[in-house]
Amino acid sequence: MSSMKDVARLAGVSVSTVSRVINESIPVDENTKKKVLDAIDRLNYKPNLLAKGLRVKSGHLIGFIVPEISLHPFVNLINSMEEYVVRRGFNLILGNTQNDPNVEEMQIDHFIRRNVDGVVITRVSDESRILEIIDKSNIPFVAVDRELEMQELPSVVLDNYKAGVLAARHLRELGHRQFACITGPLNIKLCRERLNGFKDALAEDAIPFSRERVFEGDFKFNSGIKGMEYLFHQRIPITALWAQNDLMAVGCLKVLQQKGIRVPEDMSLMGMDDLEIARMVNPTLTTIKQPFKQMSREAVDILLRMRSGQDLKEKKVVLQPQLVKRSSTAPPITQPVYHNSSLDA
Amino acid sequence: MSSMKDVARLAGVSVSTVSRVINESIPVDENTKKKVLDAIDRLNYKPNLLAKGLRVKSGHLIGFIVPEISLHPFVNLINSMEEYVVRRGFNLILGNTQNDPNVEEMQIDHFIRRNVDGVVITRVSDESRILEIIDKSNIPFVAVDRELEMQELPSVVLDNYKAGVLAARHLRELGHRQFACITGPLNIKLCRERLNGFKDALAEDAIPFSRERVFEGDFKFNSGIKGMEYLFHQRIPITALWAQNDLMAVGCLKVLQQKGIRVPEDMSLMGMDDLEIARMVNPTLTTIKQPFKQMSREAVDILLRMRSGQDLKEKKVVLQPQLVKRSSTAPPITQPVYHNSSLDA
DNA sequence: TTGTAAGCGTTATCAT
DNA sequence: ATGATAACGCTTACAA
Repeated sequence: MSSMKDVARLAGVSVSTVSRVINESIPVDENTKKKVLDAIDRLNYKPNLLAKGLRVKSGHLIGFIVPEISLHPFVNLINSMEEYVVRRGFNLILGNTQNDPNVEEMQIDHFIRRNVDGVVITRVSDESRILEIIDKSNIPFVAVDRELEMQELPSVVLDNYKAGVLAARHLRELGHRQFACITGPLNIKLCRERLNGFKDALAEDAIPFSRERVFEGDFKFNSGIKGMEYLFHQRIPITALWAQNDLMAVGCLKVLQQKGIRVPEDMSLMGMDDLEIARMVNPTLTTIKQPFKQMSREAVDILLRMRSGQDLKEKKVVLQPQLVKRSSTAPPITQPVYHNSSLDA
Repeated sequence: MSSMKDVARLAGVSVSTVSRVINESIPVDENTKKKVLDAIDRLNYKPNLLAKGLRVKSGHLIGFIVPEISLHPFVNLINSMEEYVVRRGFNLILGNTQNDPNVEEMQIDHFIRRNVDGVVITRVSDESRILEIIDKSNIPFVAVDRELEMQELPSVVLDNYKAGVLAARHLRELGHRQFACITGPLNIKLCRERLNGFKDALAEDAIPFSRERVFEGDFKFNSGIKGMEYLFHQRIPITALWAQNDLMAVGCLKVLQQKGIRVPEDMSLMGMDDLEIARMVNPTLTTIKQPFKQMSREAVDILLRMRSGQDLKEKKVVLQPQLVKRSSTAPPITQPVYHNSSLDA
């Protein structure tokens, strides 16, 4: 790898001149400029990013902290985040915490030591500790997907309450009166909000919705299965079910199909996220779409705006969910599904 | 952020001493060591990785070039790659090429300028050009998943021929005699190898397998659908079908279910990869598992070994696929499924 | 065992 | 408009 020194020598100028033509920081005589450009070309010179980063205290790097990589919706976020980050001339560096606070701290540490220009973080485990770290480092942080409960860290989140409302209304308008909901972990605020939106929208229509109609899952496929089985055991009449993400909805679907309960004829089913899988299953899944691309764009924008010292218009940007109608929901045409005796066995 | 200088000052020693206790490069007096450690602790000092990387010409970074992020199997590879890379004390930097040779080149360039310690690359688009880049940079490269056709670049790949054999044998042993296969893009070597393995294993048993029993897909869900519809139109009797990845298999499944063809009773269906989705669909998918974790481990190992100047035992490590039996395959119990007239409409 | 100083490849300040 | 030079934060001969 050739360095600026090599270029300077070949062009017969000083390194500062080379630096100037590269960064266009200060006007340079057209003639010498040409010589330099020529030398750069011939040597196929590319500025070293570590040296530059060291000097200007910017690694031209955006860090992204995720609790898991291959899990949805993080894959989607990583994907769009990368796209948008490089479009802005940076690189994305990934930090998987595996839901371990210590790993999380370590990853953030690594980022800082690389002079990252900002980090977008999703799912902070031990809030206070992380916030402390964030505070003493003076690099920009933005929370995405899950906002912090305690603090006014800049964040971009979905209107999760609205998501619940959309789900409930859609089902209600179809004519359903007997609902259930499988949630994510209820210690996560966004899950409670989704549930609240769901409940409130039912209440608008004076539809009763009791505690035993809620199953607390963990956003994974298996808890869709667990939740569905729980609901059967409760012997609660249900014609419409909302799972707070697509993965769990697919879990429900599987149980329903195994029991020979038809979707949507016997039971309407909704998910949330609009993952690719929602279009792959049979029937295709009605769901609530999250605007992942837009979330990434906003997050990166906020970071870069903070970095350049600009004030943020809003510390918290909240994006709107969107109903996507597919074939897993329909008006109720049969009696509600009660307990299926095969389960007692 | 405090620097080594701060630590040195606080501990009353020189920076070199600090460096020594940190890197344990040269023995340091127990007493001064303690003082240094103390100062480090009090200042919460962490070495800057850019400075270090600049000096020792190692960014403590492994680059990973992928053609797409959220697509399988790259998600899986990214996941395990990240895990293994940080375990070895490095960070993973991601480069998404979006299947664009220019972007690919640009990403590699960025990596090099960051003094990456190595890059693992999957799916090289314009071979000759990339190889040139690799050649003149003297950083280690390893190809994963897809090997290069022309060159002896170190690579870790699956025994794809074997995968085809495993699929065919499993189906054959179940008693099937009438097969079809939906492949990935046949300009990709690995797809041809899978197909060859499949064919050869059928030939062992003198089972005829003609050209029209093959549909060339593109590894995406939709081409599973396309492939299945193609096969129906061909009016070829089939009782067993192998799709060269799970995504396409799920596409097939969807068409089959829509047509009321039962899996596995009327048709046995196999995929490949063993993605999570294989366990999520109904029936669960029999598939050929790829050892993603092991691939990542091997790739990173090779990189690190090359970096430290060690010779590689083999330039090419090939890993074994594994049959995973689930519920989408069974002995043929009915007449082969012919053309379904609903399709002509 | 410890310190001094040069150097990694940049950018930025100050002269010229 | 251009060139020396110091500095970014670290490692590593070389001296002491």
